[in-house]
Amino acid sequence: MQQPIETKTKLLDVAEKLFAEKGVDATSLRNIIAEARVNLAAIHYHFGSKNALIREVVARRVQPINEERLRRLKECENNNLIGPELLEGLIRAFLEPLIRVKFETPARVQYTHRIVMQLQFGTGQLFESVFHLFDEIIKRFFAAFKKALPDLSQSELLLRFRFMVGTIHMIVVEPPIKKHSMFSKMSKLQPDILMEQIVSFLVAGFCSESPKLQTGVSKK
Amino acid sequence: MQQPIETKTKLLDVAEKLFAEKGVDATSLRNIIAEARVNLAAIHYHFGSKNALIREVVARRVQPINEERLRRLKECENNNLIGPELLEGLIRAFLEPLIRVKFETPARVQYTHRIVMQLQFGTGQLFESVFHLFDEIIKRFFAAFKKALPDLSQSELLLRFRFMVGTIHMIVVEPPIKKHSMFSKMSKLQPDILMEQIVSFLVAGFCSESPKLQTGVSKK
DNA sequence: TTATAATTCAAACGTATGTTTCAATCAGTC
DNA sequence: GACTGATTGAAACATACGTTTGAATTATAA
Repeated sequence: MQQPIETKTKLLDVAEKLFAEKGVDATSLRNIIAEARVNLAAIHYHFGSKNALIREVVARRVQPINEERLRRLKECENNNLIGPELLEGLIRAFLEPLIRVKFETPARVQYTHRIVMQLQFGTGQLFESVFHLFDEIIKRFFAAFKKALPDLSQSELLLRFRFMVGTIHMIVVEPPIKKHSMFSKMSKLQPDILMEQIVSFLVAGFCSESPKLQTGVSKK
Repeated sequence: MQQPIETKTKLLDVAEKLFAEKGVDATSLRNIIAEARVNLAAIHYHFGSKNALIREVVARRVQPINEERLRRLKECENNNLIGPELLEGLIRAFLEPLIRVKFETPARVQYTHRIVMQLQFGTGQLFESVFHLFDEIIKRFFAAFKKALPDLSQSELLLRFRFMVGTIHMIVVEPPIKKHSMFSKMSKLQPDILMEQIVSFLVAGFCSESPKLQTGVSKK
């Protein structure tokens, strides 16, 4: 009757939505199969376990974005930019694939990002099995940032790179509190405007003078 | 034998630790009472429910920090600073109470922050009951930032304020992945060095020129 | 010491969870 | 049309959960 693929896709779609809305832990397999209108055993047949389902839900969205990021990174490197222009290019290469997908399919990206955040700040167990999806991206981009900002120490750059990731989190994930003005929806903003705002903020931050007391990691 | 307070405090301490390490949802009341070496009913006797316990765990840590923030904010306002100096003062008033506590009692702050993040990115249900802890702080600081940066539009400032919050998340919460260099422990850094790095990054970001295509929210 | 309240205890409540089982049904091939 | 493997179905598995109960124990004070 239904194609076999439909069940699997339907499960991924519904799981993605419920994981994000109710929380990964708070979403039971029975919640998922009820909304997907399939049998309970289908989950274990197609994925093997709840954890495997979580992994597939995330990987399905993250991989295409990261492929695009790598493509854009190589584009940057081929253009032989230097200094601030390279920096801005790198930031755009890292951000735009994400932002673009966010505005094409707002729910999906937000869902995935929210799930990743849950894993990151939750158990740490499951997160490790998802983290490898970002492994190469982080390494490659960090190396590129190093070339763009050769005067920053390793630890300084590490810190600022991390600041960037934190900033991105706040854009992609819609807040659960609607009332508060501070948490008004990002999706109301036009993507290009939002993009320019972030880039402006981050470029300035990355280029800011490093404070007097250098060194970074010293003291042991 | 034991003072009655000890049980309640012990429960808060253990719950705080386990919620952060294993995740709020993944931590059962039986996990808590086992490590706290008290009876299962003690939780409902002292707190009423698991959700009430979660709320008290968070409130215990957040309230003192926010009181200190407000104190520092008033100090700023009394000094009649303007422009960039006011901005930097505000950022410090917002950050330093948190950073200081983090380095005095690293585990505690990280735990709490991690729990808040779980609530924020999880259900959204529980988060609402915890969010009011930050309500006044956000309102007051946002108004102050507005005075420091009068040329920014409301939506621009909102965005940058949010960027700041995202940046802070990345400092306070230790990552679950130890291996990766990018996620090396923040606590290895001296607090004052870390503080200067953040301030430098954020001041520059806040002061960055606003991109060409102004307006912010338009298009409907 | 005795009355009173606060606290702890062991046990059970009902419900929900992820997973497994195995028969029933489907699709495609000879 | 019958055989084969892939998929679905209904039911049960064992376990864990948050919560409640009521008796036992402790502390407080008259």
